[in-house]
Amino acid sequence: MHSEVVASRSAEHRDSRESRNGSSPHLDAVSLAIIEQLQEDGRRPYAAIGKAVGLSEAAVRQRVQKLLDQGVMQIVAVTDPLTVGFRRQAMVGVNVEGDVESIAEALTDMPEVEYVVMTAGSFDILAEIVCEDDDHLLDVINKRIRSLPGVRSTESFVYLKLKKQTYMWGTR
Amino acid sequence: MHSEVVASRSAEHRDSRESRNGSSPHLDAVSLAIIEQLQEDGRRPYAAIGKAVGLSEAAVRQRVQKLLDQGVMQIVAVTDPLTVGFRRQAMVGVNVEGDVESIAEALTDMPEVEYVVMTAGSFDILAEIVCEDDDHLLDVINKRIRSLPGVRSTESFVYLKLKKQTYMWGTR
DNA sequence: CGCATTGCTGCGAAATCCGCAGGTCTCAGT
DNA sequence: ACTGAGACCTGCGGATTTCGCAGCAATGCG
Repeated sequence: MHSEVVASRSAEHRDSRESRNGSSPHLDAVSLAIIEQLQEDGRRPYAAIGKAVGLSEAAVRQRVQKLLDQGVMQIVAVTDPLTVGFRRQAMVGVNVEGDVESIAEALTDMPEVEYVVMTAGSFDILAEIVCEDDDHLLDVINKRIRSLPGVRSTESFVYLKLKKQTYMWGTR
Repeated sequence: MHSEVVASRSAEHRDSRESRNGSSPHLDAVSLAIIEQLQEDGRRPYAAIGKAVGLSEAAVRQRVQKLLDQGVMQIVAVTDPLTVGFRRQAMVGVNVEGDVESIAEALTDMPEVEYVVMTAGSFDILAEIVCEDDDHLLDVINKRIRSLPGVRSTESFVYLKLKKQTYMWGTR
């Protein structure tokens, strides 16, 4: 408290634990910066990241490992569905009678369903479907989803053109 | 060992141009397998991938570089929005009069908008919004989206619970 | 005050990445 | 058929990166 000589490190340290965002797990500014680096290039070397955020290579490595272990982030390859052979996609709004959660669970188990979210509004659930062609899409929606007990109705929005798809959460 | 490798290579090579999916850029089974490896772990060493798909380290490296250059895939960190401080998300359906594309363009330019897709159905556009809190969300929807000239109406679906979020395109 | 915990640094050793020089195969074009 | 261009793979050093570990400062707690 009276020692100002060694203040530089301790100051940075205090900064790191305050963390301007009040999110659930404490996620300080340095970790945020590391995530940003890895959002630009998931394979960027730890040393390069360290240089960018002001940390040693080993420290970056430990932080990244921890973020992965905690499930805060994952480093993965993401592909453009079209180039990988999935030519039909759709968002499906679902209305449910009874237990919404169990229907959501059932949707989650379908491999063609990439995205499931429970919502407030005129749909109980939104689900994104990724299929190879029209037949496949039709099959999933009509045969598999509408036939689930508890599904009252569905409405489909077939994708015409994907305009934006980013993974830049945590930035800004 | 040598002869076996050569034989399998030529066989795979013929496979590669048939490739059960008729997607735009020719994407053979080996590249598919490489992508699957990187979907499990975006930082997996090239040598390990090579062992898994039956290629040398250098060959895997060249293929990955090409896939990245072509934009077929990208290797990035993806985060859970909630843990990074974004507590409100919503899907917004938009109806447009006039040029749909230009409205989609305008949405694309907003940093809070993570996802924009033009659709067939009762909405012209679906956009996913990621915000810090309710005020922020309200601001984006009411002040910025509804005020765009050409936007006839919007309908919002606030996220209550995210059930599934995968990046496993190209597998299955 | 002593002690456990957390998080960072620094440093070798091991593993990985990278560029480059061949080699094989395919496919035009003369 | 021959040849040259192009695509793709392998193998091999050397540079770089990753990894594990020991040491150390700061924090929290009984």
